Amino acid sequence: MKHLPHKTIERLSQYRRALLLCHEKGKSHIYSHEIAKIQHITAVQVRRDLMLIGYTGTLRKGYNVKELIDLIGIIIDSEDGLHVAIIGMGNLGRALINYFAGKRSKLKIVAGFDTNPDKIGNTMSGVPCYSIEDMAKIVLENDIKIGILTVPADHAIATADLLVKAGIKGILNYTPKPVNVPKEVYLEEYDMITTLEKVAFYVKLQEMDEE
Amino acid sequence: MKHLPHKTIERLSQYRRALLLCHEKGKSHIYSHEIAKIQHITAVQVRRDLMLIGYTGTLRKGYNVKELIDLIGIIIDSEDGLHVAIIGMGNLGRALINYFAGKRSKLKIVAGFDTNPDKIGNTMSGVPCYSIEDMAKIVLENDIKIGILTVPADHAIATADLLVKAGIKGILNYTPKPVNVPKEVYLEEYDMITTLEKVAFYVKLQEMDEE
DNA sequence: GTATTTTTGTTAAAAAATTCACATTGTGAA
DNA sequence: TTCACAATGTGAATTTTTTAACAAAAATAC
Ligand SMILES: NC(=O)c1ccc[n+]([C@@H]2O[C@H](COP(=O)([O-])OP(=O)(O)OC[C@H]3O[C@@H](n4cnc5c(N)ncnc54)[C@H](O)[C@@H]3O)[C@@H](O)[C@H]2O)c1
Ligand SMILES: NC(=O)c1ccc[n+]([C@@H]2O[C@H](COP(=O)([O-])OP(=O)(O)OC[C@H]3O[C@@H](n4cnc5c(N)ncnc54)[C@H](O)[C@@H]3O)[C@@H](O)[C@H]2O)c1
Repeated sequence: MKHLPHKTIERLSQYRRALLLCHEKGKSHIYSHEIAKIQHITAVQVRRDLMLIGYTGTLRKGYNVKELIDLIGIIIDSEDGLHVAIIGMGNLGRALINYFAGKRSKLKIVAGFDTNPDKIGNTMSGVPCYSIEDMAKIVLENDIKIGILTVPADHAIATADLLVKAGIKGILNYTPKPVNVPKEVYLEEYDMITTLEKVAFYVKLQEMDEE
Repeated sequence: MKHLPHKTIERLSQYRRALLLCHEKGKSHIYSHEIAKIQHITAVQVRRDLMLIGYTGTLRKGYNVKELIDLIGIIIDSEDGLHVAIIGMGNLGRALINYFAGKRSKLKIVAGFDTNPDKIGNTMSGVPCYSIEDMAKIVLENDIKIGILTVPADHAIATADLLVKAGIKGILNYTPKPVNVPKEVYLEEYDMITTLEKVAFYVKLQEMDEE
């Protein structure tokens, strides 16, 4: 397998999420068009993605749910799991910790960081909150590879720099301030307002078309 | 202007966010490569996007920040603004309301919905919380066009159906359960775990390459 | 046992998005 | 003035992503 498209990676994660639900419900096989329906895409798209990862279904029976879950895991997960930290234990940081807690996954939130002395030293949903001062040390000790940035926007850039200095390998930035990282650090930025504005644009477009 | 690419719409929103900051700082003009730097894309990409919306900069001086902000507004915003509701006033719902509060924008969160009697009747950051039972009425009365779904995953599908019945035009689904809507309703789904798994994949890839 | 249906896997085509390459031109320096 | 530079704007080329089309084969129907 040479090189998976970006979009395929995202979809594989989504397929797995859907497949896990099917598996829980006791479904042993699934057709490409069933997966497609759930994800609002086409069956060809699904088959193409699975082709790219080299998975072969059974003709007329579809794909083996369990096998496919496992294969997707082999492709996208790190074998030994991967440690994650949240920087900024405010509304969004807490919400995320809460959301992740309990999700058994190769990704584990093992630390939070904050500057607020009232938060430092406590744990939230089992995740200890450390002082930002100790970041380098904690990142090293816990082999943390990914940081989720949920500090106030004005501290985003400085905090991203700290993360890079601490040796983090990937950053997921939820603040609305784009940050800069060296090219060996993988960066993903997401702003909810952008998404909402996109929805709004297409709603407006549709209304204009109706006229 | 015939038809803007999906990606261009997202970037326009991001450009505007960056431009607003520049404007606040008193910067009157900006070059395509400056915008590009902020957004981690190429200058050609920026120029192409602006070409598509028909904006023309000044040679050697760049783009007029104020003018461009206004033009992007004309393209992506609805003239009279657009009302938004949050369904599920839990961790994430509250965090979002908090985040949006005060952002002056054409998009305004005007209502929240919940099933918890302790929450119904209160306001959060100025947004009143209504019973989900009253959704149809409130949506109509307040001309709400977009719903942000932040209910527990198991209620996502039923709640999306309610929104559609209430006459909503766009849904932004933050739950990990894909929902179904008729084709005249614009749907955008986002799962933070997918994004995190994507970051993790590329981190893993980089580590493998290093070996 | 043959035909029909249904589903996979894949090659080829199309569409969408990005980048290249470069003509154009305003600005400032020599 | 003339030259070199630095920026925009865009047609063409390239790359990426999606979709169409269809052969192959298993299951089912008759
Ligand atoms: N709330 C949302 O739904 C939402 C959505 C999208 C983006 N965001 C963005 O996410 C960020 C956080 O939002 P929030 O609502 O959680 O804000 P918040 O104010 O509730 O939380 C911020 C936290 O960061 C801590 N902090 C401050 N400075 C810090 C520093 N230098 N290092 C580490 N921690 C620091 C604060 O003590 C606080 O606990 C903001 O940038 C916001 O724009 C929020
Ligand atoms: N917390 C996060 O960071 C996060 C991130 C991504 C996605 N999500 C998803 O967002 C959703 C909400 O997460 P949360 O952490 O805010 O959960 P939460 O339990 O804190 O909040 C859910 C809220 O929805 C209300 N509710 C329950 N049933 C309802 C119904 N039928 N109609 C309306 N309201 C109802 C509850 O009373 C509660 O206030 C979940 O689906 C979760 O998976 C959360």
